[in-house]
Amino acid sequence: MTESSAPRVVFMGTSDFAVRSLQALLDAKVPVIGVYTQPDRPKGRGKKLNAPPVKQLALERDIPVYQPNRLRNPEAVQTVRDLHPDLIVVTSYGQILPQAVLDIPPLGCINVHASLLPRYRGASPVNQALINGEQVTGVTTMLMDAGLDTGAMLLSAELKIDFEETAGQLEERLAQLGGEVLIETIQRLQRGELSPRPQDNVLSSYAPLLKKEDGLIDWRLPAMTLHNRVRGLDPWPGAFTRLREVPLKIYRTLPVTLETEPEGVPGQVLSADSSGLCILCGEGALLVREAQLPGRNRLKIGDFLRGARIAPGEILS
RNA sequence: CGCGGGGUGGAGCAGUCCGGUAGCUCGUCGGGCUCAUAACCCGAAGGUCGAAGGUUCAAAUCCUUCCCCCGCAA
Repeated sequence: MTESSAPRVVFMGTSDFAVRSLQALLDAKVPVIGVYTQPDRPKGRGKKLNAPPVKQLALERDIPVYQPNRLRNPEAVQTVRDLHPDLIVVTSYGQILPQAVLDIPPLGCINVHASLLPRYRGASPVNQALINGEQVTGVTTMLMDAGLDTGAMLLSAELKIDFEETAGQLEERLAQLGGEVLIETIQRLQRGELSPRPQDNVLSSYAPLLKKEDGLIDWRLPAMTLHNRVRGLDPWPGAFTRLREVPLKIYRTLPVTLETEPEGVPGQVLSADSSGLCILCGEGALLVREAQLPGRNRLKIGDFLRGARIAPGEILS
């Protein structure tokens, strides 16, 4: 894109996912005249104030950064207006854009969302798609309206999900794809090639923000369900069970089909060796290949067992 | 000053409260057994116990400071 034809863009985003879209804009030489991101917040172990990833990239590129606590505030809205953007690009920003902001750019506000809309609207589309055992997902760009991820769709692209893929890995791939689709969306929108398609609300679903408790494993569920859950919550918030009264995080599972009906209760350890910790589920068994105790590192199961000494028969809850 | 756990041969851990020979399960190397093996038996190498200072006849262990890792919380 040339300087003269490219729209002046204000970017709004916060997470690592958003960074890839910002990066794509910069790589495509789209003039980004301002970046909005969430305020620095106390994060991590100390109480250290941490800058969002998007802010870090913006600062490197000498792009003005704005971090209003509430974009709804009239003065924050006015600040956006004063930038006179042709287009606003939003992705995982963390704040709802008020109508007053949506109305500012003549070309509208484009959102990059990590799902095939209208499915998985909301905060955790990647995790939820995996938890539900989807085999295909994707990214969608849309023209934003006042609703939550309800705007008319512009472009989308699909991605096949690997059976062992984790949310972290999938999100990384979707972020990359999102950047590409974003650029194509902007280019074709400018040429008038795109006609927004309204979402069919009947087909829509919603992926709410994940909570820590969502990670608790219920061993009475089928192994396949748990496998999808474990990878859908990896790396955050992580799936966990309890071993001898302490939380035990589990990662990297595989569902196992049992030939014979085993004796025991769900959560019982059937076998424990370097190939994995095989746990009886409501249906089938789950082979756990990585585990982590509080205060300890995440370990491959062989290493883990050397210290933890788990024998068949032990019960996880 | 958010709360808490941890750093011990290559890996994962015990030992620390109550100072006194560096331990366990593995891995590695050598040998043995075996048709064979990731199995089994015998043996060996490999450690400034995160760093610095202090207390002590003596410190992995007690005191002080610092560095790094992780769980909770977000």
